[in-house]
Amino acid sequence: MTANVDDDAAYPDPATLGGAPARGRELRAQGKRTMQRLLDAGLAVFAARGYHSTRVDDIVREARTSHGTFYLYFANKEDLLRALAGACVEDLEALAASVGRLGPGPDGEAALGAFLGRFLAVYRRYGPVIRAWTEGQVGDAEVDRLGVAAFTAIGAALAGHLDGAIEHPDVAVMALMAMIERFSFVVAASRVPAPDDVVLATLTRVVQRGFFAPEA
Amino acid sequence: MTANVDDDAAYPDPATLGGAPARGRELRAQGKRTMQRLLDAGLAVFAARGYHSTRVDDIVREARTSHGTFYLYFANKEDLLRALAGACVEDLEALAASVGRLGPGPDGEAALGAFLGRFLAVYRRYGPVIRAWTEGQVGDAEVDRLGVAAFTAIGAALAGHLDGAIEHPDVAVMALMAMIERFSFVVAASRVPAPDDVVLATLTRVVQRGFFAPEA
Amino acid sequence: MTANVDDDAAYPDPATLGGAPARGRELRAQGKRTMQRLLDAGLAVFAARGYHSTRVDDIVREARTSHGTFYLYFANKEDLLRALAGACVEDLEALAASVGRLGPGPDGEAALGAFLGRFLAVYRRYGPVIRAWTEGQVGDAEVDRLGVAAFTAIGAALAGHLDGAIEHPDVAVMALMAMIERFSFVVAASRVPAPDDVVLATLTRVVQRGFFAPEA
Amino acid sequence: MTANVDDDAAYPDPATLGGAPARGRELRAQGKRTMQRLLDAGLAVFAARGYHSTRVDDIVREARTSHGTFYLYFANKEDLLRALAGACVEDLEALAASVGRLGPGPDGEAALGAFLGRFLAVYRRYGPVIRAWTEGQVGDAEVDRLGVAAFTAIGAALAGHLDGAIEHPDVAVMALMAMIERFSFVVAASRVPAPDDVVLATLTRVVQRGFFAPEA
DNA sequence: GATGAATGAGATTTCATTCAT
DNA sequence: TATGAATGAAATCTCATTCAT
Repeated sequence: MTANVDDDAAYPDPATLGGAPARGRELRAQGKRTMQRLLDAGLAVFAARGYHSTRVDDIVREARTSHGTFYLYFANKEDLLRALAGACVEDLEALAASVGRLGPGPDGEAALGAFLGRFLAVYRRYGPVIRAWTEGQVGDAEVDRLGVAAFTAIGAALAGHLDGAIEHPDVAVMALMAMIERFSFVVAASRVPAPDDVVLATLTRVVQRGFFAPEA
Repeated sequence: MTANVDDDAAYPDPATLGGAPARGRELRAQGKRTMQRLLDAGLAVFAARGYHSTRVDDIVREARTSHGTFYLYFANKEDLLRALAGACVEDLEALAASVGRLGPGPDGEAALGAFLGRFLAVYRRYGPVIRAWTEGQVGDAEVDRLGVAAFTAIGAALAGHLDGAIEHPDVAVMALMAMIERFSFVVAASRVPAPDDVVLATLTRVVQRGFFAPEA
Repeated sequence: MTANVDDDAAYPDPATLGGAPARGRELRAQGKRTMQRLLDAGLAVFAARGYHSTRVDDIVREARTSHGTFYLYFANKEDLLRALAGACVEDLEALAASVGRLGPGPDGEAALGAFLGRFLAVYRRYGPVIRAWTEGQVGDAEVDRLGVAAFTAIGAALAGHLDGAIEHPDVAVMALMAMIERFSFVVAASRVPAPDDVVLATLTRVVQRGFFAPEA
Repeated sequence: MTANVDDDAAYPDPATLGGAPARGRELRAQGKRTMQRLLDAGLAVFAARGYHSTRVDDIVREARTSHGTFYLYFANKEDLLRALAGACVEDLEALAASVGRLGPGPDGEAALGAFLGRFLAVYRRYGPVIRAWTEGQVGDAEVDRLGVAAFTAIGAALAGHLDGAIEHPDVAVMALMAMIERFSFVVAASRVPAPDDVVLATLTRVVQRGFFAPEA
């Protein structure tokens, strides 16, 4: 199973990922489409304005629907975030499962590069959701739990491969995750003036040196 | 000159750092004290609740004053952030100026450790301001400009010392800044379960390996 | 086409005359009714308390609706005034177009009397709007523009008929407009202790003498 | 006694015209100067922004003094208006007393022109006060009383000379006063694009024709 | 299923007035 | 006599949520 980063990809079954109000109802084709539009719109607007500054009004305008309709599918803005977080977590867990044989040498670096590339792809899709998590200002326990679980899974997948010379792998992994997540944000926001392959190669290089290759 | 990270330290002259309304008036001792209280309260509440979730009401309650008084010194919440950003920039520029002889070897690593320690101290004081910047959701051009300037200064100070083997130092420096900034956030939020010296030593270690020491 | 001065008359299409927020949406029957209520309420309260002293709260109370609803249709009090000004201008332009053959003699005086009567009727409906204009303290360019345009149209319609012996018809017309407007205010405020027909006849008489009839 | 329209002229004795708080105290030289400054500032700001839109803050800024000082001399903004109104009334009553022999013929017209010129001068000085009266939105009984008295005096002075052919001199006088007052406003606001002598001659001409000269 | 309309609680902001120095 | 500081009531405006059609 590979991380789903296809832009057109449908979200998982709304029956599980939809917001609270929708979970209790049967959704027909039209309903599913409307829900999709709202999820997509949420992602788009969160990306543009940030989770906090986004108003329900922005979302429904983007989705070309009405306030009434929004509350037919989600209990509130947080509920929409929760649904998106669920979808994101699926991708992140697939990503964690796909971590290859990291370690010293060209093969290890190649595996690292592949992982980082996939992470960036997920970030490009779900950046605002991840940010809302990591900035920890959402205040919803369920959302937080999802985030912690996903990041713990990835952290664990990486920790096992760290260079043995590093004394505190748990701390080092947190630094590594911090770099990956934050740098992805900067890259996704197009603030790095270099082509994607250069960016990725450079990131791979310094991560390999710092965390996986033995020192001189 | 060293970075000012003393918690009790006075802010620079309110005549330059105060909010718009205060800049037009001369302030007596009492007025300066009140302004201080508001700046301190802003920092404290931004830290606790995040910039976006903070209400002016929270700030004046923390500062034990009234709404009316707040608007005597600042045009609005953003104006207060702007004043804090100005103070933060001063610290960051002092920090940039204080970067020692980074490079391979124990001396270089010691200089790096000292720098990272000072950065963390600044972050502990001005974290919420820095986050508001880097998350780029404030929407105030002046605030953005200040942030970009400060981070560029630090980035430039670091870039000169990077290991020559790194092909794209400008990109690498962005990754480095991303790690430092974001990891400081995690540490300042006490989410890293290890004592400060261990945290700092570990961060220093992996940064030294990744960016300043030659590879095996 | 005659000036619309009927108290129960509907306003023109809200799509063009409504406030900024309403212009962006399609309005159903209920929405149009609410908007009407707000326009009527605005006119009534402006008349009773004056534009400046009117609070949005007064208007929504008069219209039996809520603050939230007000801002659904108008951006603010000024925006409501703008909408009313638009409606008023329509009446004033119709009035300008309806000016008859003014001039010396009984026929001319009759035409003048008819015009003044219609002007007074418009004033009775839109007095507060016209006052807000002429007192020039609103500070909204669009409102000012509307007022100037309307008054210029009427002034031009009158200027063509002035007695040729008057040396500076453009200045004289401004004096005439000043008298008509201001006297209408006094009359509409019921400060003239005489029946309407006497008031109108007297005004017509002195205007006829001063501006349209040849001197002895 | 002639109307006082000198711009630098002192107001009458503050002991009688000052605001409520000042009336109870002895004013020394410095106090009188401060009060002058406040009265002048009030007039200037009322003229620029209108009575209603003026804040006490505007006045004290213009007068280069403080809020505290303002309330040392006046109970509130209305009290300041009242003081100005008192001064204005003195000028208007002098004006009423100075009305010459109006009537048909060149002598009458000359007397009328002189009167109108003096009225315009008073308006130029006290325009905002007069407007506050006539717009009747101040809500202070004392101020209203003063205004009514002054205008009644002038009206009475004019009424006695009206052309006998006018059937309702009381109504006609109100129309005349309306024209004079309102046209003065337009002229004082520099909205009439003609030199002062032309403006005055034109106004005199049409008033003479309409109210004082016999018809053809 | 969908939508426009309405609401009201709460946040922001203004400003006349009082107070302490 | 003068002033900067402080206050709080009231006004403006926003927006998540509910409702009627």
